[in-house]
Amino acid sequence: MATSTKESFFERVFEVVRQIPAGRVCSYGVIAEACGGRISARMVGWAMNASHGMLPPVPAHRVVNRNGQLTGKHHFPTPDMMQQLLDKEGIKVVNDQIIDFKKLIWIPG
DNA sequence: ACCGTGACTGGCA
DNA sequence: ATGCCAGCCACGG
Repeated sequence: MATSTKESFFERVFEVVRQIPAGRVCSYGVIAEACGGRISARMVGWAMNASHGMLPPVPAHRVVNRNGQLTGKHHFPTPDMMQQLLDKEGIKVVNDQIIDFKKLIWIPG
């Protein structure tokens, strides 16, 4: 990835995730489709795994599964960090579940 | 070049 | 309502 003649699909995913406004969340499937719809939701989660330590930082905490559940919180530096960040943005999370997720869901475009 | 793995999703029993 | 199966693409070994 050093040559960077062609950017990895990760960068594309990161860019979409960075477009998510604070106080809003997005699902993996939506991001996958926003990337061009040529990748599956699994690839998004996998890309998130590479987002750790990325600059600019990727708001992966705003990315949750289709159920609004913080499935990937275990991948953060600390499992509590994801909920703390969401709560700080005004998003209420209980039992790893986003409250009013249906209203907080944001879709590119 | 082949196989396994992965922070998901949707459909069917 | 809940649980299991299969599909999906990309990357590392």
